Order: sequence, then C-alpha cells, then structure tokens
Amino acid sequence: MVRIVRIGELAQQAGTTTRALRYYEQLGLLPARRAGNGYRAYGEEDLRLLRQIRTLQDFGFGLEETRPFVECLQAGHPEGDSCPASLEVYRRKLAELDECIGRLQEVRTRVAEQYARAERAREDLAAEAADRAPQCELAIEWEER
Amino acid sequence: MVRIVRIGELAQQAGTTTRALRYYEQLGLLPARRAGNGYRAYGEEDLRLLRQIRTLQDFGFGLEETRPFVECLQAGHPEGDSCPASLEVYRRKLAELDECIGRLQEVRTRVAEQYARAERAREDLAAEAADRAPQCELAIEWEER
DNA sequence: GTTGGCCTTGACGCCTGCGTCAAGGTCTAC
DNA sequence: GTAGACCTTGACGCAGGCGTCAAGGCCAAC
Repeated sequence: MVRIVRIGELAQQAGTTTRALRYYEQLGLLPARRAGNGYRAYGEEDLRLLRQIRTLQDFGFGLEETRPFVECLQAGHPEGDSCPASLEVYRRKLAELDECIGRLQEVRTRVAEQYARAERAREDLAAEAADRAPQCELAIEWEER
Repeated sequence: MVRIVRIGELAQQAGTTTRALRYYEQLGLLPARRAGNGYRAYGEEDLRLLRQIRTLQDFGFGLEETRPFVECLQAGHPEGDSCPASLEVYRRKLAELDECIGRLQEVRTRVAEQYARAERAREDLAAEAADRAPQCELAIEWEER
C-alpha cells in the first residue's frame, strides 16, 4: 500500500518547494507519474530520492552530481552511494574540496598580508601626524601669548 | 606628458579584454575620457586603477568590493588600500574567507565520512562475495573434471 | 577608393537553481 | 454556484562578469 501524494505535500515533507520539484523533473532527475487529472503523483520512494538530492545539495553538490546517487536508489540499491558511480562522485568532490580549501587558504594568507601592510602604513602616517601634533600645540600656545 | 592609449592597448597592458573595460565603465568603476572621435582615452593612472581591480579580482573580490580601492587611488592616495573603506573591505573579506573555509572543511569531513562508510559497505559486500567465490571456483573445477 | 584594423553602441547568451507571475484547470466545501 | 486551495504549463528574472555577434564609424596604408 503506497501512499500517493501530490507535489505540494511532497515538497513540504522534504522541506523544499513545488518549483524545485518541477525543476528536478525537468532535468529528468525526479520523474513523476501522473494522476488521471494530470496532477503529479509521488510515492514514498520518491521521498527517499528527494531526500538524497537535498542532503547532497546541502553538501554543495550540484544537481547533476546527485544524479548517480538518485539512479542508484532508483535501481533498487539500499543506499544512494551503494554504486561505484556515486563513490566516484564522492572522490571527485573530495578532490575539489581540497583544491578549493587550499586556494582559499592561500588567498586568505595573501589578503592578510596586504591588510597587515596597509595597516602598518596607516600607523606610520598616524605616527607622523603625532610627531607634528606637538608642534601644532606649541604653535597654538605661541599664538595665544 | 601623459601617454594616452585606446581601449585595446589598455586592455592588453592589463591582460584583460576591451569588453571587460567597457563593463567596468558601465559600472562607473573605471570611467574613461573621450577623444574627439568618440574613442575612449586612457592615461597611465587608469592603468594603475585597472591593475588594482585585476589584483583584487584574482583574490576573489567582487567588482563592487574593489570600488573603495579604486576610489582611494582616484582620490590621489598612494595605494588603493590607504583608505579606511578599503581596510574595512579587507576585514570583511578575511571574515568571509574564514567562514567559507570553515564551512568547506566541515563539509569535507562529512563527505569523507560518507565516503568511508560507503566504501566499508562495499568491502563488506565484496567480502561476502569472496566467501562465495571459492565455492564458485570449486564448482568450476568440479565441472571441469 | 578600398582594404583592414581598431573603435562605437546595443543586445542577447551563458551558467545554476530556482523565484515569481500569468492564465487557466480541478476538486472540495459551503 | 461559487469561493478557495491546490494543481497545470509557459515564460521571464536574477546574480556576476563578461563573451560574442551585429551594424556601423574612424583612420591609416596601399
């Protein structure tokens, strides 16, 4: 006995929107059967597929990267990552993440250097200003006399 | 004596394209004077502004984030980061980078966990298969006799 | 005068993952 | 019978930073 839901309810159950579901269908990622009136009809299995998509998206996977996982589930495997294609996506993603993190850390270092240099330059200017400031005060005292 | 160049030459000097320069002008980021014939006319100062933009872009700054630096140079300061607004952008960027790096590292950890779990599951399946494999070999030997 | 290289503006395309609006169909409840 | 909640498809918009094409102007060299 499979519980059939319409697009609104499925979206709500997965914490997403009807628009997203229609988009996934358009990509062929989450196909939907149709009820007699033309409404999309989803079963419980579809909720699993959708949850898989959303989980991977939270990890920053693009929709196309979730496809092997979804197809793996559709093929009847226990988990979306039970298939070699999914594992390959994991590996590619880990490599991507490492490269991205590395780049960002290098950028962070260089920006921090620039910031430190600019701050020192400002302090130097402030110090110069401070050197001149007493002269001004003296000048003012002088003028006041 | 200021050397005047047209858009193509400036783009080449800065290692970018005429399209990019027109875009910057459209944003009001790098305004250009005009020659009598309507051609854009750039001076040497513009090359400095442009180099500042490109450097920051290489760091991953958005064009709007480069604006304070460019305005600082336009105001006659020695460096693009001689102004408080530029320093503030540096600070915001550092905070952004830290947050981004942190998120990516967390994601990396979680993806690695998922990958390890999925790999273990596959190895378990392989082990099961290996348990059965000798039986197959025996069966084959059996059939060969 | 004409070829060729550079310039001009305008406008659409791309990429991703939808948001949002429009015009209209379906079904339930009162 | 009609209000209201849900559904349908289609189509444009957005964000960023340009790429790319179109149609035409300017200028130097041959």
